[in-house]
Amino acid sequence: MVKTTERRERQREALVLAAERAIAGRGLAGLKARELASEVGCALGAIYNLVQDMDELVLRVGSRTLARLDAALAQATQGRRLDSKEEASAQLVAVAQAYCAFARGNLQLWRTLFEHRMAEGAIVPEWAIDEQMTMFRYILAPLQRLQPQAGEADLVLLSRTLFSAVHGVVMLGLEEKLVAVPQRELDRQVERLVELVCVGLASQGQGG
Amino acid sequence: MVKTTERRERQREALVLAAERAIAGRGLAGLKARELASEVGCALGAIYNLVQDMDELVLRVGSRTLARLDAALAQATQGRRLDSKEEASAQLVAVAQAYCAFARGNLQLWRTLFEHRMAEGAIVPEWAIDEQMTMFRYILAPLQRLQPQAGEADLVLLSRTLFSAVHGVVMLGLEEKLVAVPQRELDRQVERLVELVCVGLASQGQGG
DNA sequence: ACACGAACTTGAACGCCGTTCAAGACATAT
DNA sequence: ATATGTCTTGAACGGCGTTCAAGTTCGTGT
Repeated sequence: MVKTTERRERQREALVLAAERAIAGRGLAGLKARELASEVGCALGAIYNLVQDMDELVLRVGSRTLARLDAALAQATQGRRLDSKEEASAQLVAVAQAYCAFARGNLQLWRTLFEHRMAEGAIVPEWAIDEQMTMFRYILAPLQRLQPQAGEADLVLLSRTLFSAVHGVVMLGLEEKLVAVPQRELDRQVERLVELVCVGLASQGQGG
Repeated sequence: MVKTTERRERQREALVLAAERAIAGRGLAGLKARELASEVGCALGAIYNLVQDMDELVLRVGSRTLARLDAALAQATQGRRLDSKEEASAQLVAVAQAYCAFARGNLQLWRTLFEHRMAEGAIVPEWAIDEQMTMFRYILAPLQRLQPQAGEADLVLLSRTLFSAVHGVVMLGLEEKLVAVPQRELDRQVERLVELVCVGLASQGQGG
């Protein structure tokens, strides 16, 4: 029956949305199979007709989160020029602050991207890994403008380093374990870090 | 009976060591109350005479990890001078690489420091928060040498930023989710980040 | 219209988890 | 020896993700 797969598709969608709501509201630990089942209106066991296990469900939610993050970073770079090194620096700052804003506005979903670990022995599917790589894209172009003489491999490595550095500042800054860092302060930390690196690149690029 | 508290103390110590072994071997998720009980040689319920709950146990393990990390960072700075800005930069690089090496050599225990979240509603005890702050100590002095004109508050913020940035690079670099980054490469990433920031600080400090 | 077999759905049951607590074991004082 | 309070124990509890035998539904051949 052709209707079956159709309905399944719709149910799967509903399941992912319910999971997203659950995670956004109460964190990854607040995701419960029984609760999802009752919310979607299917039996507990029926979940396993829609996804293989909870890991896949979390990965699907993560995929949606990454798509929205991608859109947010795209918007932060939209309409910008890279005619000068100043503009390239400014764009890197803008991307970093967009990342920071996204993390703050989607705290639990964003955290889940990094908190989640597959069950023992399970391996992360390739499409999920590919999606993660997308994030480096937005800083590669400005970096290339800042370091035109650098090789591609070097730039890829540098973009990864810069992303990770900003990520670290945002991650520890949004940890409520340590007393919450005010929004302005975190924004300024991120801005300062990126600008220091840009200045460093410029200075190194000129001087050696 | 005076022997009781003594024996309890020894059992508690054994419990923490067993927990440390379990985490180091199979990660935070590999920590099981029943396994600990049999390993320490006490009843399952007896664990809750020694610690309030698993959270406290994880915090105690974390305390030990932080102490060893502290020692590692202390050794990285031991005998170093801060007579010049070059030496200050070099010390920051040394501390960052020591952090990197520690994380690599104590992967699961180090991860646990940041992965662990208290049970819903529970609050992190103050002593655990204080211990976390210790890590900033080792970068404050060199930073002060690099930015002698900066205020104390600014330096504290900057040290936090730099620590977080290095932490981010190490954390994502050691994530086996993405294909493992070779040791040399990660070391060079960390070194480059810290040097870029140092150069940036010097350049900003001179130029504005 | 009816029966048959395959495909799908269901929720009780499984194994595992951290945590609790009534009941038993033990030490000390009388 | 008995009574009293203290400490220890592991079966039991509630909750988790996951499974699967049993029940239901549905397209199809006659």
